[in-house]
Order: sequence, then structure tokens, then C-alpha cells
Amino acid sequence: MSWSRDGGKGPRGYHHGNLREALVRAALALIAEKGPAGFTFAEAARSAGVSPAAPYRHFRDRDELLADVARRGFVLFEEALKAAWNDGKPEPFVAFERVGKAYLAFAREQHAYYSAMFEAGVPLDADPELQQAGDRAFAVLRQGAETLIARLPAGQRPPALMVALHVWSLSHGIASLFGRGDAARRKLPMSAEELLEAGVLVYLQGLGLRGDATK
Amino acid sequence: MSWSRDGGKGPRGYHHGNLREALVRAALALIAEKGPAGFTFAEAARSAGVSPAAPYRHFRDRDELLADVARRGFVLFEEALKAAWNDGKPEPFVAFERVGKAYLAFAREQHAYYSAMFEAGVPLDADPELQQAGDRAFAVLRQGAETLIARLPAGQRPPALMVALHVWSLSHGIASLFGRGDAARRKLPMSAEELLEAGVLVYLQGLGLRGDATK
DNA sequence: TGTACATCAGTGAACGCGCGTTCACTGATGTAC
DNA sequence: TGTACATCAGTGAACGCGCGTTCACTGATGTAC
Repeated sequence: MSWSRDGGKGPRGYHHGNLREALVRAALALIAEKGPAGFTFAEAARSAGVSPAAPYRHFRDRDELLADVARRGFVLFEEALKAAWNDGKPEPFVAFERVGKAYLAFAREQHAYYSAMFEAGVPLDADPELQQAGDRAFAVLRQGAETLIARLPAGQRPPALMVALHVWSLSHGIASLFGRGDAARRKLPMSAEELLEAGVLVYLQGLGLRGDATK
Repeated sequence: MSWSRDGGKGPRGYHHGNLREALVRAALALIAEKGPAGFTFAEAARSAGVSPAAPYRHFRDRDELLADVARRGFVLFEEALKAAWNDGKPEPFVAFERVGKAYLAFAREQHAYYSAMFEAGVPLDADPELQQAGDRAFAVLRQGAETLIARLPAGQRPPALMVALHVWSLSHGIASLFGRGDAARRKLPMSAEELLEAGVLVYLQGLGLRGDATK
């Protein structure tokens, strides 16, 4: 692995070159290994190959670094969900299921980010950018919900916000109970993906939506 | 507050009398205050008014104490869910909604327990009793699901396990996103209880169940 | 009822450790002229 | 093109702190006889 922005031509001596990024990477590796609680400023510095005082040039303290990791996580999360939604094409129902899968895939594959975002206890209101990044990620889900319920006759439409919150909660619940990477994961007689897909299917059916309905 | 089993007649000198319980209480208070990560063995000892070496007479280490807190939490959780379910009386649909409310109430009111059970990263397989306590709590949900789907014609019955997992996931998702007590709670334009009740309602409807069906 | 003794549940001092944070410093880089 | 200088991003030593854990110990309690 290389920390440098020039493709890793080796250490450049006194100046690191891209310490901020290196610290974020180190934080992610540490969170992945020991959870958000087990990550320390000092160790992040060490694994970036830098003195323990160096990080203070880039982050006020440990919490600020953690919040930055969470913010970056939400940005990536939004991208992943957006790509999966793909503007509801070719068909909203299919696209929505894809978003669910992308949610779980993110929770599993980017577990360190997910952990920083949802489990580290980072206060959302600490940083407006963090808040906004989180809101934008949620907006993708909401957009999907809105598109889906637009199929329903006007009188039967539930609030899109509520639908989005339900799907988010179900996804998050499944992810944190069964989709996590660490020792606290519950065993399951099916995959988390299958469980979520079935749940969303039943839920949408409860709203009066069916996958095989007309586009 | 009193630590003693005799109703708090004051300190009894050299021997504490009920240190094990006192440590559990201290752990709960610390978890409630600072989260599971912020709880230390040493501080638990201090707030029980005892030397830092004393806890080792009762727990192998910090993790064992934490696991014991989680285990006790599951026992209380099971009791709460069981009481809410009340054998499905007077009517399973109503009783099931009550279980959902009890779930959220527990997550909110016994937040320290809930945190130890689900967020502290306690490995379930570390202690068979912990595992069993967790299973018994889940069994209440499963029993409820089974009773509910028994109303459906045999050909349309989904697996009770799946239904229970869906409801559990939704409840847990809502609880940990919106029902928590700390700074990481998301704002919501409705109560967590309303959100869960609506979600379960839609879900059950998706299964073909309706609240106003015949008993 | 009294005594001897085993066991239990505490003490308190000590240890090594890693953390967060600060400080004056210095090497590297960029810019003005 | 060269030089002087300001600024930036690191160093490394030091600090106080609280933690987990150990150790030989001792006061309190319960039990056998």
C-alpha cells in the first residue's frame, strides 16, 4: 500500500506529502480491525509512519478525524445508492431492490465506513457537511420511494418519507444484526440480502405495489 | 441509592456484601452516561466504593462483566416482550403491535442494557447462557409471528422465522437510528413508535393479514 | 457456648502501558524581487 | 537565475493521566467440634 499522491514512489523525507489522506486510511484500517472504539489518534499516526504530534496539523482531535471519516463514508454511500438506483431504470421496482442490495453490500464491504457513520456515536450536528452528506444519501432512498408510490392511485399514496424511513430502518436493522463483519454477528439460515429482499417485497405488497405491475 | 441486599442500612465495613450486583449497576450507569466504550473496570470499582482489585473476585475481566450485563438485559427483554405479547390475548394482532411498542420502550428506557446487548460488540458465543437468553427473547417474537400467520390459509403461510426476523430487524433499525438516547439520534417528524407501528402494519398487510380480520 | 481454623472477599501499593496533548524546534517548500 | 525570507508540515521529547492487572496481605465470616 502507498500513502502518496504520486503513486507511491517511496518516502519523500521530512514532509509526508499527503498525511491527511494517510490518516483517514489508517483510521479505516483500525476501525475495520478493532471497531470505532479501538481506534486511537496515536496509532493512526504510527501506522501512517509519522510522529504522534503530526496529526494535529490536520485534525483538531480524534473526533474530528472520525467525523471526517463518517462524512466521506456518506459521500461514498450516496454514490453507491445512486448508482444502484440508476434513475429508476429500467424499472423502478427492480431498481429499488437493487438499492437495497447496494445498501447491504456497502455495510458489508465498507464496514469501517459504515461503522463510523452509524455506530461510532458521531454527533451529526457537529459538522454541517457531515449532516448534509447524510441527508443526500437518504435522499436517494426517498427519491426511490417517491417514484415507486407514484404508481399508486392518488388516494392510496402513503407519505414517501415514511416509506423511505421504513426501508432504511429495515436495511439498517438487517445490516447491523446480520450483516456485520465482526464477532457480534448473528447467525442466519439465509443471506442478509435474501432477508432484505423478501422483507421489502412483502412491505411493498402491503402498500399495494407489485413487482409485476405495469410500468 | 443503596448497594446492599439488606435495604441499605449503610456500609458494612470490610466486606461489601453485594459487590457483584453493585458492579453491574455501576456498569449500567457508566454505559448510560458514556456508551459501552466509555465504561471501564476501574471506574466501575470506584463508583461501587471499592478498590480497583476487588472486581477481579467476581469477574475475570471487563468483558465478562459486560457479557453479564448483556445477559441480564436479554432476560429482562424477554420478560418485557412476553408481558406485552401476553399469549396473544385478547387478540394476536393487537398483541403483536404491543410487542413492537415494548421493543422500542425497552430500547429507550433500558438504553444501557440495550446498548450492551446490541452495540457493545459482545460476542454471543462467548457465553452459552448469554446465547440462550438472547434466543429466548427472540423466541417471543417468533411465537407471535407463528400465531399471526396461523390465520393464513396453509398455502400462503410464509416461514414464521422469516417474519420474526423482519419484524426484529425493522424494530432494531428504528430503535438504533431514531430511538436512541444519545447525540447520534436522527431527528424524525414522527415518533419512533408511530413509525414502527405503521411499518409493521404495512408489512403484515403485505403478508395478507389485516388487523380487522376475524379472530 | 466457646474456640480453632479454613475460607472468602476485600485492601492498597505497585507495575508497565499507551494515550492525548503541548512545546520549542527544524527541515522543506514556495514566493517576491 | 539566484537569493532572502515567510510559511508550512513535520520532529521528538516530555508531561500527566487512567487503565488493567498482579501481589502479598488481612479483616470478616462461617463451620466443626
